Amino acid sequence: MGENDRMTQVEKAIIGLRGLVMSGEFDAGSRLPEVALAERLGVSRTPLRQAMDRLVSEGLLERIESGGCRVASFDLDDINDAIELRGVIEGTAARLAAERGVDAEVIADARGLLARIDEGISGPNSVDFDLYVRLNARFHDMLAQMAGSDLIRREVDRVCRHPLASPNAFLRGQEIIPDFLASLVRAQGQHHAIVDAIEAREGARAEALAREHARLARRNFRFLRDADPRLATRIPGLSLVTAQ
Amino acid sequence: MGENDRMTQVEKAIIGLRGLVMSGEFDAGSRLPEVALAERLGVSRTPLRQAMDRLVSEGLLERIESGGCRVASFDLDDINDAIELRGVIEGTAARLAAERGVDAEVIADARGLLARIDEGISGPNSVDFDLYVRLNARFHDMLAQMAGSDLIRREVDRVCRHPLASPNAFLRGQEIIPDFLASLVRAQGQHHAIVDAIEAREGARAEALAREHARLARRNFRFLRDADPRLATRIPGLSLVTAQ
DNA sequence: TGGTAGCCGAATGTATACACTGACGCGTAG
DNA sequence: CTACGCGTCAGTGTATACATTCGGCTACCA
Repeated sequence: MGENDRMTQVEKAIIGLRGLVMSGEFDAGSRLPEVALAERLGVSRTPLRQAMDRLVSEGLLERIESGGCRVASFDLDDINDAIELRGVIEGTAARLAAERGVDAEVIADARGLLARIDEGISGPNSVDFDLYVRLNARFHDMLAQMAGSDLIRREVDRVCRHPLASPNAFLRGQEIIPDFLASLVRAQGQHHAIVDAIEAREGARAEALAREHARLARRNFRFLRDADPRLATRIPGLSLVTAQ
Repeated sequence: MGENDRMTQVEKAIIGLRGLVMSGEFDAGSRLPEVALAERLGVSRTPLRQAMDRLVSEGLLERIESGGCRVASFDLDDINDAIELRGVIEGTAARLAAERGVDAEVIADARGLLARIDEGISGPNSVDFDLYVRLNARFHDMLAQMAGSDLIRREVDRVCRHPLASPNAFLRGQEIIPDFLASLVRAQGQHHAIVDAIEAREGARAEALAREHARLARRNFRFLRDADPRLATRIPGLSLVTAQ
């Protein structure tokens, strides 16, 4: 990986540790040993501890009073709250974008992006899943910026990074769900509606739509959870979910 | 300071650095020298850098691409956005509390707290300002917990810690405003209404009230800004505000 | 005289060494 | 046999030492 050279040790530790925790390498609630982890990630303890601070603020780890960190565990309520929060924050971004207005060019960009998603999911019968995931993430990024506020953009990014509430969380693996394509179509319909509302300066509608849009994540999660227990070890983050 | 013994070096650095920055010791946009700061705060560079990470995530500092941190600067839009965000988050806490319901005991506690505030501001003619500030903070803490979600509570705490959007930000110094007491009375009226709405399970109303309640901070800030430029050096955080 | 290249210094990012606290185990006494 | 106390040690929190990079200054050339 050539771009590893430009990656600082802290980023390396953040990405590596996040990947390890999400993959279920450590049981939920287990304490993370710093020295062993540092060696495993190929960094020293200093950047590793910075990475741990970061993951604590993301909610993926919890600090232990007596020292150190443990892997967080989530129940259904936690996930629903995180999804609710994302809906609220993205809803605010959409509302502010509508109220404050955005350049026609930005609207056009968003429409272009949505057109590409339309193509992707209305193909013959095989959906380019990775493409959808990538474009979906980009759409939510665009939404974050449309309010024209750095603070709002940062906050949207934050809640979208939440391991169990990101727009693409639990999207991989959905292939097994029968009407999974219908779910994508529905989500995409909401994307269009949100952009419409922003363009029409309908703040309340944009906010409500974005909130409801986040709710799809609940369905996705429940489907996946009920589908097959064996998936828990294959879907990133699913191993951190406790049985209510 | 007896409890300084139990305070970790990182907390010491966080509190000290936050105080230094808020006091206007450093100009907005100026780079923070680590070695000098560490010596001044009586800690080593390691906990100081952790504190800087924390203040970056709080928005008080900004990371510089080439390395190090600088003091953030805020214009009116930044402050309005931060206040808006707090209103949205606190509004969500209020709405969820109403929708999910809270124990009668908690409602009673909140009422008791509000009664103490009522006493404080309806006294003869002198208002116990520090008392109001403290009880106001406690009320917002209680609100954060009422949703019954750790995630929501943490997020409310986060946005309330934002230097320029906290419920008590720019409250000190308001004594000079003629109808400042009227402003407190109005805020207190909203406190009561929020609790009423939560008790009555009126989620939408609770949310709207909490949002509007945050808007009072805008007025407070504008009053203070227009009042007397000399105050800038005495009100914590005001020195970080640029002239639009 | 202005601009550029190269070097030097300072300050950050990282690694490592040290200190101290909390936990586990072993031994002894009741 | 159990319970309490002490000692050891693993592991975190903190300090310091090292390396690397960025910025600034000077000197030289056009």
